[in-house]
Amino acid sequence: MARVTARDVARAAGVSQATVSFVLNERADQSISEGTRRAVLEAVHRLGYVPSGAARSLRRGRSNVVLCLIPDIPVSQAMEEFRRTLSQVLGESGLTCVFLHTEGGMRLAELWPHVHPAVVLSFGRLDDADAEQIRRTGVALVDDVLGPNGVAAHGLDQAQVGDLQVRHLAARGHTRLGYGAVVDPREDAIAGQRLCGAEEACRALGLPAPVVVPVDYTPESGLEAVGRWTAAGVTAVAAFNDIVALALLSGARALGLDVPGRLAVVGVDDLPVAALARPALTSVAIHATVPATALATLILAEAGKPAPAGSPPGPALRLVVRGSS
Amino acid sequence: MARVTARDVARAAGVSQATVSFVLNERADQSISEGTRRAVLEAVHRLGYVPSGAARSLRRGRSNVVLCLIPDIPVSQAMEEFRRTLSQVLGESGLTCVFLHTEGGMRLAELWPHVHPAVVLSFGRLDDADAEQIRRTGVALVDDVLGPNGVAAHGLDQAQVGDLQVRHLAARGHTRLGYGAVVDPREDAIAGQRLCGAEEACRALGLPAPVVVPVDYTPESGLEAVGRWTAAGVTAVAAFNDIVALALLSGARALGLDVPGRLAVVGVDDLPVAALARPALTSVAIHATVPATALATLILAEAGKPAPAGSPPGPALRLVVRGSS
DNA sequence: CTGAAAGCGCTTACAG
DNA sequence: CTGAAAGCGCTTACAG
Repeated sequence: MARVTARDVARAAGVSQATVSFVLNERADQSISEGTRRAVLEAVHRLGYVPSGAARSLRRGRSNVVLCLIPDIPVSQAMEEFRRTLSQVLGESGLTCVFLHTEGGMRLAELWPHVHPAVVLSFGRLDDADAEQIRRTGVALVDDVLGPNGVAAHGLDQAQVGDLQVRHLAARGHTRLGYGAVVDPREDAIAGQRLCGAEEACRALGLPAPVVVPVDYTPESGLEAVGRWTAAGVTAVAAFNDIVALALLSGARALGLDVPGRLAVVGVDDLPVAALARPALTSVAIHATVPATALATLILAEAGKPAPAGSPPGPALRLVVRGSS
Repeated sequence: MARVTARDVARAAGVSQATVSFVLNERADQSISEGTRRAVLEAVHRLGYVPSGAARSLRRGRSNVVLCLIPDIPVSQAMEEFRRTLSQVLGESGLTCVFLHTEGGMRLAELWPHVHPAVVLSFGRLDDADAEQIRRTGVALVDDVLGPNGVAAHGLDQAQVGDLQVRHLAARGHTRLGYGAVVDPREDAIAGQRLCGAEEACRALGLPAPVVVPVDYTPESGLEAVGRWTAAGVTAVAAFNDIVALALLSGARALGLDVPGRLAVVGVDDLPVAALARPALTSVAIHATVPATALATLILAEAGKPAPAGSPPGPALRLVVRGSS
């Protein structure tokens, strides 16, 4: 069966193809009578007409696709929530959010001109050359979404995570703090910011800088880290995330060190397992819908679309206090 | 700056536009001299020419996009690995793998004709009406990728997961088994298959059917489930995934029940936290690259492309035995 | 191999 | 409002 085109709709509605286009694009500069409008929409519905994205993109020189470039970053519930919210908010404004995994030798320069995206959204940091090339063709680019620069605009400063952890521990009376950093280099973009936030908070509170120890997700690593902190007189640790925190709990258990009596621990992400640990893990929960909505609003502005009617987002972070601190 | 087109390349290389197209599409039915071929490729490179996806799609009536429809399923490392592998293998064969989140009122009927995909890949189960409509236009459709039907073709039968768990516990001498099912309805597609595999394995081994108890990710739920199993004489439990398993460990701990002495537990996913639990959790690790590569091969066949040169994938599942069983 | 041309389905000036 | 037409950039018969 042949594809239904605007021509077919025009014929069925007894109008010209131009009128169909005007109605479908809701062009304010054309005066279309209500009757005509309804006839067109009725024909569209009856025939099951869907405009060809390819033809429209070709003609306009630009699609309604938001091309989201995802580097090799670890999965997380927060990131997934971020993507879904972004998809939904942009989708409601007529932009199709498309995710592309960019590792594995994909050449960016060969990709984006092929797609004619309305906006390119890079979760990682783009090559300067790539970024320059994209901008030069007038395609809106939001670079380094997860990085420290675009941060304020997106409603979630990862530094706030570290800040929140440190202030919580300080409020509990701890003065000598540790920071459980992560080894995985794929986390670097976010990890650096969280640590900065923790260090800055210590400074602001007049505490010595936290003793930073890298931890991977093994019991041995947790054990070693806890040993180093106790030797340094550290009584409380902010961990990069819940898994690091759980490795620390494992280490403390192996050393027979009471948590939170001898060592308090606070994680990030509030994973389901946080509540299952012993002691249950205090954690910073991230509501990714907040920065995602903020970012979507920014993108809509870049694309020249009206802002979404979204409800006002609440706070992006929430401290969930449990037994480990 | 205006876009570089095939016309520009033709002029620069001193050939016709048709020749440019022939060279770029490597058409075997045209005899192109090596010199001409090189001249064209050189001009392409020099001008930074990238074919317009929109124009090509419009002309061909079909793009090189594989439209992957993702319903609201929980994140997991395995699923992420699945997506990345799929993207990479298909990408190497010239298909662009694009992921779309389909919850939130997105109307599928309005989407796919817009995109002109080469293949539609639905991770969830499609409406019969939608599926029929897609197939009718001749667009290749792989439906219900995560479901039980397409399974064999994709190299990973989720039932094997349950089977592996049960056989491991039986080999440890357990005869009265429990199954820790999950409450989250978003897991239903996969959960049903794993449970079936466990039940089938029990049958094959001549054991009574496992006592199925639903568990959510809370300590209370784990506690209650363990209580019910001990009352029923169950000595070993296969859990839907590691989080359920950790909830069970938490319940056993609360009841003072020795693991694995009084209750053996085996999870699925081999999350990093599995090794951090106490006792460390036995788990089934899933290598999603295996089914992803199989699926990619299937898609390439549907799209009429040659199979990838990929290395032969190993086994999709591996049992990681730790202290909990 | 070349060159000229059609046509994919749309949007958009343009003359009426 | 309508109708006829151009043109986005490509692929593909077609005649040479």
